[in-house]
Amino acid sequence: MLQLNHIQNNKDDVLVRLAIKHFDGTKIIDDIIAHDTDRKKTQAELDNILAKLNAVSKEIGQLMAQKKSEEAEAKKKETASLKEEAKQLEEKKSQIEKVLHDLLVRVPNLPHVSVPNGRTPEENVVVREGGEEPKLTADSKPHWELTTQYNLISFELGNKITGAGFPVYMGKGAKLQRALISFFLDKAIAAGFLEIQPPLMVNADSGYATGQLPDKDGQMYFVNEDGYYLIPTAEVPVTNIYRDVLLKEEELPVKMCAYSQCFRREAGSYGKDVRGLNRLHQFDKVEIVQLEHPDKSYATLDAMVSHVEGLLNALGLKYRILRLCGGDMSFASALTYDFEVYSAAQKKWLEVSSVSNFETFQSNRMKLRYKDKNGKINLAHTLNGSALALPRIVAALLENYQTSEEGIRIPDVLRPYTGFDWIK
RNA sequence: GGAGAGAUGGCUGAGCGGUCGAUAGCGGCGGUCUUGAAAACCGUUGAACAGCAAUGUUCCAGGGGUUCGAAUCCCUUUCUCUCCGCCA
Repeated sequence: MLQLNHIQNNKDDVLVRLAIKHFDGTKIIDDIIAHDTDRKKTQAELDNILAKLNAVSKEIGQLMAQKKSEEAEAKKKETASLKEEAKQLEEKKSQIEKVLHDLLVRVPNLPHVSVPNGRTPEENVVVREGGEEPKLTADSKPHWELTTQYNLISFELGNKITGAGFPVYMGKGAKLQRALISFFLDKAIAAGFLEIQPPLMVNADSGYATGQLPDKDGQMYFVNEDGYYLIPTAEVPVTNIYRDVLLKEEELPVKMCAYSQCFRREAGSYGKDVRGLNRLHQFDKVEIVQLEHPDKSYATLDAMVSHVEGLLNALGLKYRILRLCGGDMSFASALTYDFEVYSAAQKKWLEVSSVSNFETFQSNRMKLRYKDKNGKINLAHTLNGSALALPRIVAALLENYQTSEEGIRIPDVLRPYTGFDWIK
């Protein structure tokens, strides 16, 4: 959520920046400014009335104490009209505030100045590439054939038990999942992130705080009975640990990591890139979350990018890092780097991580603040990134490490976790 | 699921219709003393909105009500604790 003062004082700049995200803010920003001005005016009027009312009440109290009950009764009559006025102003104020909030919550975050202009994924900017493309034999297969051949994953069983997009992992396929999760968590912990095991369902307040609601309503699974949402990412519960928290400056940065299953309805994306592990409704991910001082958040973003890059290097995958253009960025983000790994058998890039700085967008919604050395209270910055999401990593590992005779090789760094060197 | 008790500032905990944004202790910050530290002593110490400021308004779990006036009374929701039941 953007800060009202910032909108009031930088209207033109806000509109220009929103346009980079292809969001036409002309009408809604004017609306917000008008409502905010009205809010202030109403608040001032109400404060005035209440001040009078408080003064009269105090007088009555004093008169009563002096046993001058007749004078007190006379004073009481004075309050009637004031009370009526106050009531009306209060109703007006809460009405304005409700409208204002509903408007504010629909405005996306402003992109950072370095965000490239562009509308489609093709216009994202490649920051750098790394890793080697494997040399596969002519008979190499896509992962959805390998998983069947080696009995690692059954998409059919998932279909039977639940529906499309809920695979069943078996044997070495299941073990590989656990190995990756442990490997990613250990790396995050070694980098100073505190491991968290969060709830997999959150309430609406949490959904609003990190920006999934109301923007992504309909993309999350909803548990009707209790009004809970299945988390689309551990970012939601983990960041919300610090909802309504006032930190001391020296407590920053806060670094947390979490493994969780993630649930996404992916409504509207049927038919495209959904084969095998490419797009699932339930998947595993290790997430890193960081709360940071505003002056340091972009250095921290770079550090988080390096951390993710280190994981891909360790796994020996060919990857590239993209700076997302305005049109491809998420609602809440100010700057996002996407990581893609190259799937040699599918001959395409698969997105495996997204690392973003949200600046104060989330912290403003969730009142996550810190008190600086001068006692002044400021909003902290929030950042998060996948480190990493499993399914497409698994897809790339299976495809890129396949051989024609011996089976699929396990990268060296994972062998202590899997307990086996080959999938045969 | 049933029965009872409770929710107050960073923490503990008083207040139970008016001068209460709230007593006290701990913690935090500043100071005196000290070579330094501890102890002791003194001072200070919640947040939001409006305002250059003075100041005003609001907040004692959330929402509603009674009253000239509510942390205090009533209703309601949520959560916590104790006991019973059920159960991984």
